[in-house]
Amino acid sequence: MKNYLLEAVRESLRSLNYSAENVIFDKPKIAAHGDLTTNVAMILAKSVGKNPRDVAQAIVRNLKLDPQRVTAVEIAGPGFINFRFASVSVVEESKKILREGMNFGKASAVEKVKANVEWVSANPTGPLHSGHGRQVILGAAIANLLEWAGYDVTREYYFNNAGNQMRKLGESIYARYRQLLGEDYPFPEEGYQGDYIREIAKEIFEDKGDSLCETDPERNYFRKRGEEWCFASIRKTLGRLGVHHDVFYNEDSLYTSGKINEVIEEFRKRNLAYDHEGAVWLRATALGLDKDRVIVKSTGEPTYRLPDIAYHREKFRRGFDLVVDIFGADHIATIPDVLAGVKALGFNTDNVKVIIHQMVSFVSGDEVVKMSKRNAKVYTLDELIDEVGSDAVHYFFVMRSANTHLEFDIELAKEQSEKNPVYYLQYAHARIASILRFAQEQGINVEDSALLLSTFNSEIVKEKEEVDLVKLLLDFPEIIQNCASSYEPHRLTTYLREVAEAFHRFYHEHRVVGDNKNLMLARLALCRMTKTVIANGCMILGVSAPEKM
RNA sequence: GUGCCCGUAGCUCAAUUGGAUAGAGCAACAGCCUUCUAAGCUGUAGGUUGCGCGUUCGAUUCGCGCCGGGCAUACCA
Repeated sequence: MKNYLLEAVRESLRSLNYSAENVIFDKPKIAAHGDLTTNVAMILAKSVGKNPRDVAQAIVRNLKLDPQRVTAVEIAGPGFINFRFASVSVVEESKKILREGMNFGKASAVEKVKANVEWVSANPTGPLHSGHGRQVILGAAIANLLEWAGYDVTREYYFNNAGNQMRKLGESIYARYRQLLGEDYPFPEEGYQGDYIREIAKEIFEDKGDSLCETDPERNYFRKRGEEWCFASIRKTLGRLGVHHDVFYNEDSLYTSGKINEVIEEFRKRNLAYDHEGAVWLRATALGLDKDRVIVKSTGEPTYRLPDIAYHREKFRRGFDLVVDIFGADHIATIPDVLAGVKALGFNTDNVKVIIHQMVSFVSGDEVVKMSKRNAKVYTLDELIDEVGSDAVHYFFVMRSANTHLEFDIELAKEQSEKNPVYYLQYAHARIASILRFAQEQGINVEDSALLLSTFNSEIVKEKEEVDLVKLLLDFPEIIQNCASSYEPHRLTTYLREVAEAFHRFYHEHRVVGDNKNLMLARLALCRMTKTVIANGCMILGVSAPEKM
């Protein structure tokens, strides 16, 4: 419908010798303003030298529209041109939802753009904590959205199992191990405080007894066991949330393959790296940043910047056209250096999209849930899932814009009642399933969508609640596109809420299963279409769409 | 100090990427179950969009300056 209007308006503009480039249609906020609106007249007014309403007049006069499809064209306000659609043609269009089913909303990209989405990327030094949840969920939703929008998506997890953090992990476990043997062994400063360290130590003790007290000065074994334990924990948690990655990219491979040294040499060649006080520095000031940065410490170990730059360069070399990084706001400092570095190596960083999400705070009703890193009692993501369930975790973490601080109300998420927004959506789906079951019991075949399609008479669908619902359902593909291009999955939750609302209203006003067979079949078709949209949307968000509640 | 994010109804947040009369949920108040799921529906009330300039036909949205909150400013990641 939009394309139809776009062509018609462009045709009109061309006949007037106006530029036909900037024609954009929006859905008016207010229903009284019609189904679609365009502001071309106001955009053109200045260059044409006429007032916007006159321009609009001219455009409308030259419009050739099929009155079977568009029932009204009005000029309103400062110069908007509003269009109203014939409900029959809208309903007719909605048949594609039945035809496409679980693919409705998916873009049919001819040539797929290769995208890499990297997220979570927590090093294996402990279980995921509840604050990680936002990134876990957000990244998964964005990856799904991009896929639906037609990208060929690789989901990636980048990790480092060497270096400072892992050394601390090994030392921490070792200390707990010695303590387990009854010794008064000092716990390292800045060590990992969590109870899981004791657990790992205990497992090691059970396997190896006290044999490792003196034989492992580097704590290599402890580190390795710690890594295995933590990774198993992380992957298990991700699995519980239905989140999966295609590639686990080990930073270590950048060293063994010589990529790290390659990058340093590249920088040196371009006079972007120099030695100073035993360290290697990146001449970031030459790249427009405020200060130079150490990339290799005087100890010989690189700082995170160097491998990050090498890693991002590899992403481009691996052929990704779009590189999406998802970071928490606390890691924001890494970004400018890395981007500048990659750019200096000759890659187009316009194709890197960095999503930064703000921090999460947890409340339980009125009570603030404290989560200090010093404190041994971190609130793990697993505990959060135990408490509120996977669906609520998904929905709550994704329902707010990433760049606003998120308040997660555990009590609300846990509540099995109408207060909880997850249920509102799921309830609509379950309710539809129930209606379809009921119809099936009455001997109507609701499973066969081809049959439903053939018996669907779009002229029967006239009620306001029906037509409103159908119009909303037809927005779904565009919503997906918008959410994907803005990397904002929270807009999908807003939309799905509206769909659920429109359905509940329809349900309340109109009986589906009844004596009028044609009407019933049409309404059953509406139910199926609504169910499809909600299910597809939930799939993207990682929320289940239950048949029963 | 500097950089990034935020400030919208009592609370938590939206707002179609600059559009027309700023919307939802929760909380409050008043209604609706003999019928396919009341985890639902309908209505009422609630606002100087932190403050002030500016940009233009038009600003919650863009720019500048204040005020307030968060994060970051490492030879940690």
